[in-house]
Amino acid sequence: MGLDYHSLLNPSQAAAVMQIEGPCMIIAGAGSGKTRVLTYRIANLLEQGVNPFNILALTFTNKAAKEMRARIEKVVGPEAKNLWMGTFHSIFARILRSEADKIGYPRSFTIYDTQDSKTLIGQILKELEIDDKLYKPNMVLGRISSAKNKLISVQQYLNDPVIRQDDEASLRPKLGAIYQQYANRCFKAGAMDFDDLLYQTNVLFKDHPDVLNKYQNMFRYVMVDEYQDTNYSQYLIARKLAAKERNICVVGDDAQSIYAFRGADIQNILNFEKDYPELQVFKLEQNYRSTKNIVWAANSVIKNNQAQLRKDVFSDNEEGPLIEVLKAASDNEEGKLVAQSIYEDKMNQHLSYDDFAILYRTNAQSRAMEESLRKLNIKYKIVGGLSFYQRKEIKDLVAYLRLTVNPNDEQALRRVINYPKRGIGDTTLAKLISSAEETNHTIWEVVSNADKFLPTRTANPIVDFAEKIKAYTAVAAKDDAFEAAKFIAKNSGMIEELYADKSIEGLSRYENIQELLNGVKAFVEDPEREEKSLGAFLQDIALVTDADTKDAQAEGEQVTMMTIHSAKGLEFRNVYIVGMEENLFPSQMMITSRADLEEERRLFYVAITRAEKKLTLSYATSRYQWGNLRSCEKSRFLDEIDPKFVDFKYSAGPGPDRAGPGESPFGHVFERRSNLIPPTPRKTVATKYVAPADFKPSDTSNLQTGQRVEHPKFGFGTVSKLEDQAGSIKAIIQFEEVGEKTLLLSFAKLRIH
DNA sequence: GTACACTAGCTTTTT
DNA sequence: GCTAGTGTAC
Repeated sequence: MGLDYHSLLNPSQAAAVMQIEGPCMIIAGAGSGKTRVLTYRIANLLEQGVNPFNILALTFTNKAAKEMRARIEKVVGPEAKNLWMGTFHSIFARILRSEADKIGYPRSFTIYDTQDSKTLIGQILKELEIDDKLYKPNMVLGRISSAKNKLISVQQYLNDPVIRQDDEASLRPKLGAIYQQYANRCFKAGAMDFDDLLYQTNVLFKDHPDVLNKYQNMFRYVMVDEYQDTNYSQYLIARKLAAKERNICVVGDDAQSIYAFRGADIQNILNFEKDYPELQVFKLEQNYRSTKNIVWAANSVIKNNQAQLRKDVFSDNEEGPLIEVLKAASDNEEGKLVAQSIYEDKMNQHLSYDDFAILYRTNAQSRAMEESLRKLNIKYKIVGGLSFYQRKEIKDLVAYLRLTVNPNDEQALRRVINYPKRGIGDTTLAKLISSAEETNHTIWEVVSNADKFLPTRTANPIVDFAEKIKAYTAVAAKDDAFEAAKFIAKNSGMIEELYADKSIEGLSRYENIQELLNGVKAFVEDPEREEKSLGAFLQDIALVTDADTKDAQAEGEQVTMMTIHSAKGLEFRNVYIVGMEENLFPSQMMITSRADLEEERRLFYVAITRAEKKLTLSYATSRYQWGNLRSCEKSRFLDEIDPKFVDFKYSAGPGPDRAGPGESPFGHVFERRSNLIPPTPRKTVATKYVAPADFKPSDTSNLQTGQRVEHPKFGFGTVSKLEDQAGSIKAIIQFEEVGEKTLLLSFAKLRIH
């Protein structure tokens, strides 16, 4: 009972779906039904009798993979579960896990997140006594990352005269040495960073042709989504896997390439034809998503870029309303205008909050929006941003789990060796590390044999700690991830420690731990998981951002907020792009070169084309940045949209808005309509209390609750509670200026009034 | 060794 | 306005 693709798809879509054998490139404009084509193409493969195990589909986000699998399942049924579908990182992490020993890694290797990598670089800089002002960890990691993405090994890096000149010219000749040390330390710790997952896959395929051969036979059909965002490392993996059967199909849109900062090379899509001369190309140019006005506006913007493939995206939808531009006096007012607009549109047009999305360039912009939405009681969810897994307490427990699975994991060890406190301080840790260096052991080897390296008194707590971890490893070996995690959370003392903290934050930390354990439980109970070990769980969460997890528990209708980068591939009825200001969007770090500016413009193009019916852009003429009020100019991108498609809301007012030369940006802000609130001043910290010169602490041994006291730093306050804790008395005092503080009476200098 | 207060630097964007 | 990292007091 085959599907009639010609009735489901337009001619070019159908042609792409019917083409199965040989290389194929689909250039898919925004909103042109790309996912639809991919879905049906896979359905068609299955229908033609291809085994789902032989199909590999690579995406960029977990979300995209999940969504596509769900859509395929709707068409072909449960067979879809057997497809190899996922992000580059997750698919090859999985493969590396089963082949790790061939390249010298343990199967239980750890995946370092960006924070782990940065911390490690910081440590290396310290050890090598390198100035971290000149060698900023961020910058160093960026350099290492881009080397790996170009498959430049440590040896090649050190030997390449061009790289050397480059680094010397930038006065950073030690980058090669740092790269070497970094790679070394990761390897010793049995850890791979994000880039390693791709880099080491390449190493594996290069050094072990038999392994490559195995996967070439397995993945007879390879598909890559968002091909414009692949870097060299990813490109080579795809090319190698497809080398035998040459059944490779890539889908992309050069106009939506927004990950050059991560090494994505737009040339991969532009040069695809050179690798596969017999290539068939399909162009999808009809946009089904957006109104004419939105598509025209987007086209008028992207026209300003030089490096583009020719493509004419058009829409047969209604013309729709013009693109609205809102101007606000401050970031707070911008939030207010957007929130009001959302509220009005929802009411007037009977929409759901799910129909709305607010997009911004940087995560930091979400705060002002959040405040305004809350004031109008509009429910919202934030995608991305501070992930659940980045919270301290979660990282702590995860560090225990990581250490259990891979005791060599240096970053995890450092994190919990003294948490909860067990008397292993910095000096002891430093000794452990230097012993490990000198004797060429891993830190774990030194830790688990601490009595051989350190005097008994300092060694004791370390030996105890090592015993604990060994016990955890034993539990994890025989139980599933949930049982193991539960045991570890309890036995490590973390649960107890967090439970004891009765403050609001303490409570939420405790709940977060419960939440993580629930997550482990769900993982273990998921019938589709073959492997339920702790190691499998850790691998899973290392690559899952909360963009995917949060989504599942969406309660009721809510406005979605996220960065433009995370919005790629999504669509919403009404979209707000906020912060349309110079130095913010385009970002000031991006306006130095033409190529960078073009990437920002593509980003703007992506943002515009998320909207189906209505698009609103907004900017503020002043904005808080790092706690200071800064004045802002409107973005050049606003002027790049053909004015035919734009309704500049504010220009209906008392006159054109353009600030004349020399005119203060505040000049017209305050002459604006009086019902608009000028920038609300941030709460300033109460005038600083200064202790009188004659301050003499009183004897506090008989202090009572309710008494009024004075503290040399915090000023005046009232004792609200006294707690006896192991002989020392804690006083909880409500200070008038700084709020509640908990002080130890034996230390606090207090004057009773 | 620990607890706390102070400061410097920071913000692109994500797997 | 935040936070991670450093300095200081006990």
